[in-house]
Amino acid sequence: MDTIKTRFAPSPTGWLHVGGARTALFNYLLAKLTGGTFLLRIEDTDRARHDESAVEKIIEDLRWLGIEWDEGVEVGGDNGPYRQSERLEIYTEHIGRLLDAGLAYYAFETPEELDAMRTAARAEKRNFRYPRPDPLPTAADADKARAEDKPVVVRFKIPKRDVTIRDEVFGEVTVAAAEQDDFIIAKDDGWPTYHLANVVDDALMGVNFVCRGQEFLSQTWRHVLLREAFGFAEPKYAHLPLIMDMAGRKLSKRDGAVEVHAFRTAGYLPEVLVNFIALLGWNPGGNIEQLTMDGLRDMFSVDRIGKANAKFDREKLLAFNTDAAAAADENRLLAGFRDYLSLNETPIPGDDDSLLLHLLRINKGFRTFADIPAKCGVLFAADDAYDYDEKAVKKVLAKGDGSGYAMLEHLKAKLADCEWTEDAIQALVEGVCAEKSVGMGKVAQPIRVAVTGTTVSPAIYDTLMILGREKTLARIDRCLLMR
RNA sequence: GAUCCCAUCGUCUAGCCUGGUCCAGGACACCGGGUUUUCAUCCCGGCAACACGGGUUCAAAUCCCGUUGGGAUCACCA
Repeated sequence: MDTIKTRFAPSPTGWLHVGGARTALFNYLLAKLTGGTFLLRIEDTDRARHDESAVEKIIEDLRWLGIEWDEGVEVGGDNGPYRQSERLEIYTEHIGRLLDAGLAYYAFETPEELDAMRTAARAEKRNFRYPRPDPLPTAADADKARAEDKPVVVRFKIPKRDVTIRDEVFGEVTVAAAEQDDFIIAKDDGWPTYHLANVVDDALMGVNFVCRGQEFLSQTWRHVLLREAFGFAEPKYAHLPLIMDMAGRKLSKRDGAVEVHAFRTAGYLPEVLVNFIALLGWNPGGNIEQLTMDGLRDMFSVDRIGKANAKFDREKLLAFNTDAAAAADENRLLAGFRDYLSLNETPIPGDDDSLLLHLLRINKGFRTFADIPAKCGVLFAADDAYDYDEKAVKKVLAKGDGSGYAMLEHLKAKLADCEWTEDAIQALVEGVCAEKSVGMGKVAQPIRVAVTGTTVSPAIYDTLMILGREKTLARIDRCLLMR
């Protein structure tokens, strides 16, 4: 076949959803597989739900993920405009063509009337199918209806025959003629419905491979029929199994972040998210799991897309991120960390690369970037602005006869005239261990609790080095005063 | 409700098309143990699945039928 041209055609309603991200990714991969073209089109024909800022958000998210399009919004191309809101004349012309050819007709029911018809059908245990009037309303009827302030829509006149879709993933799927009805292609406000706009644009833009969520599979017959009516060539279809939450329900916001942007804000690496969503419904076979975008471009293939719905396992995503962060080089991590800090309010100064690099090094083993401020943020707070965790104080300092406090006093004196280098502090701490014949925990923990208020922080030498002598001593004093 | 789709460890899945190499492999999670000054990391070990019922066959996770379960669609939303 010709080179593949795919598209991602989101409706701008908010940040990019992980499901949408996967659709975009697969389309991108499909195109790249054969040196084809990947196109980005915005489907904003619904003025009511339109959210202008969402276009920016989706673009930002796609770019963050590293999914670049060759044609479409912002990058341009020969088949624009790439926003459906700017293509009204094209749709109007196409709808007119069907009307003229007797392949579509006007209808005047109000939504309430349609609702009533559906309810009635249901009451009679009948499936509702829009009853095609005979004779069909004419243009004059439409004018009259408009004059009477009645809604005017255009419905497609289906040919009433079975439609078989050849899907690259699901195989042949047939929709019987009896299951179809004359669906709306132009709304009362003159704008086309999704089905019409989508089919017209795909054809005009040369899209020859349609890859999208499975929820569209049972509606694809409309597209097939529409294309036929216009004389457009059929594209290949590949429908993707759905992404569900851990309970097997449709992935929704209530069980956590579902937006790409939320994962970005939470401190995940984009290549990890890409790797993870690629594995939702697809896999390279064998035991390979960790894949870069380049690896995906090499290994992706339609025939390895599965049919069963996938569940979005956040735990596994976290594990992926942990592994990737451990394997990534420092520059990559630095860029990611800076991005994370720019999106979040933390006490960590985001403009000092050497500090950031240092934090990255001493926090090796972190799971997401969010772990770093969680563990080190307190080191950048004011000396009197952090809280002491009651349990930590009790366990490490106050327990028994207060030996923790005694240790702290002892350490404070030594720290006061210790040379402030990692080696010196280490020697000091180890010296105290030997002197008192106790383990590291007995020495390091009292300091940690004193200077951070918690039992958790980077290695004690690293912690004290970041703090510096002055702040360390000030914090120990504050802690001692609270005894 | 109607129509269509799907079905391997708790989860993502490999294997299924081209039956035997699978008393089903990997990863995450979980459990146990170890390393580590704390947390995280890391290391070792373990638990755990072919939805059910019928066929076909010398042989079925793999092929066929049915049942059950889950999902999607039936909008002037996309």
